[in-house]
Amino acid sequence: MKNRDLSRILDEMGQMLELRGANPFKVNAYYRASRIIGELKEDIETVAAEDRLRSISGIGVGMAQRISEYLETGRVDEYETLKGEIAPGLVEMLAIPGMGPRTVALVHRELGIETLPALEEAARVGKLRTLPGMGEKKEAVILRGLEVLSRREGRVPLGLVLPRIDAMIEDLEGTRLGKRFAAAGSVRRCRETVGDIDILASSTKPPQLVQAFVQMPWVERVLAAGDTKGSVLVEGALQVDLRVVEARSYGAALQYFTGSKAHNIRLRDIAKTAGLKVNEYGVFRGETRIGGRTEAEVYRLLGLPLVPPELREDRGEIEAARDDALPDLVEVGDLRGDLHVHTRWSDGSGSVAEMAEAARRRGYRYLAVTDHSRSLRVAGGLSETALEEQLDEIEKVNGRMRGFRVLSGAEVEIMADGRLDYPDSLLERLDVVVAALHSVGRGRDEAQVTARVIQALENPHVNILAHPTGRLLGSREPYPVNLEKVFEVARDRGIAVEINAQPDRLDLDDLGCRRARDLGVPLVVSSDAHAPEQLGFADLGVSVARRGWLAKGDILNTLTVGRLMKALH
DNA sequence: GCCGTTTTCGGCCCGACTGTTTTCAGTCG
Repeated sequence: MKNRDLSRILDEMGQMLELRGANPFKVNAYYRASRIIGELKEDIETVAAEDRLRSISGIGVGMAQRISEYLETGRVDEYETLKGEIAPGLVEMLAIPGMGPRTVALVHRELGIETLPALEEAARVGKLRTLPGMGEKKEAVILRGLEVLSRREGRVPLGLVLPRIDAMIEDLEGTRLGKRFAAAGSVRRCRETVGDIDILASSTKPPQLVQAFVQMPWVERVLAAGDTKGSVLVEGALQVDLRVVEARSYGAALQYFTGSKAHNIRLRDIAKTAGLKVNEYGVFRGETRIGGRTEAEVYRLLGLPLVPPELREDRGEIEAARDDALPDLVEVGDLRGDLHVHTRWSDGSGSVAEMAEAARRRGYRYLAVTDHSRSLRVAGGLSETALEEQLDEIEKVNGRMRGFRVLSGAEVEIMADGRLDYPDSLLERLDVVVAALHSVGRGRDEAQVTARVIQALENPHVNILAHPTGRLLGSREPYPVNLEKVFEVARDRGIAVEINAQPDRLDLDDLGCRRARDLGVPLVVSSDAHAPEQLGFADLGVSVARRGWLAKGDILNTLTVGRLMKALH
């Protein structure tokens, strides 16, 4: 897949053109094309080979030519030319909060600054303030920006920030200066990682609420504090923005600040065509406000049904909404069980009974206990004998529970040769066999890893493929594996692919879900819980499924246990 | 650079905040 490479090249071209002061709309066309290709479900090479590049909205003559050039020659001439003319340090400077293309061009042109250290030095000795339009404060902003940049860890997994957001909102509610509060932005869209946190509030005293916000004990630094908006950094250099509006604008503001930017641009375009204007204060015809109290009203005035936040990425949801063809997305309450959890038999912290009881409290009707197999020693993998003993315990627990079933299972290692870590004679006694790859040897290429996974899927006892790419957010790239081929085998053999809901996995991801669904692969949402309270991770998995346009019918663990077993076997 | 059942040319989302300003440019989301 060259999608990522191309996406990066076009993004860099956009940045370099921006530094050159190119037409902003042209610059935006590059950013847009970069995003579209980065999110493309298909292999760009396939699309190009079938001469379908131009059918992608946002890819015109120029972009198609550059894409073809890259696929044919491995390089884009214009990109190489730009790189030869623009110092790489200038592109890096664009990432500094407070530094935009104009400022970067200015310091380069007037002072010959081309690197981050040179920029820092010039700011420290007070050289920047000599430039037109710059002063002492701007120097401080840049020094601060440099520091933030060096501290910033990048995007944080959604699952890790959600509890912190809840706590922050609780503190804001405690001030009694606002009525309604909600997280907006990528948090509300449930993106797998978030770069900052947007909180929206309705209030009759906006400036007071902003002041209270920037004085919260968890605020490390105040970036901005106006009448209706405040920006702060909290621990870990995470930025939190608060926007405050009147109650009558709450829906419009929630819509606006939920984004995504690309989705909103499309909406405004529709509004404009209809002779309306949409902003964070409402929907307007001329000067007259015609709505904005609720989000549904905003969409309705544009002739659209309410688009679920998880879909607002300009990935076809606008068209689907227009055609009244939005998917009926799966909901957390649709799950009837969990098919991948661990107990203290391996590396979990709860007993079989404790996990089952926690599952029942969540409203589930079944739970598959899938401890690690013998080879995964670091995780306390079960020997054959231990697994047989566990089967006895599961039977006992089942004997005590009414209206709930504990399914026997195992998360079985896929060995280097593609065989599974237990003999078939043992696997066939289990209700649920989850096949998993935990490490691929150094230097394995895509063909090798793909063959290994497919070999495992050929085993007649496998029901589910766990965390299919092995990626760990922020720490491990996906294995080199051809998902397309894996999906085809899974579909043909009726094997479900897992959406692993561990906050740092979320594997499959949203785009993978959508591709799997298109190909007809059954899916499951699994918490991979290692403790009773971790069953709740499944909520995150449902968010991923929703972002992947999945309906209840696409997810097997929304079925009753009887139907589930039929579907799995 | 992209796009078009009003357009193949002339548009392209829109407002808050800051800093350096005498009315606005740059940045951000």
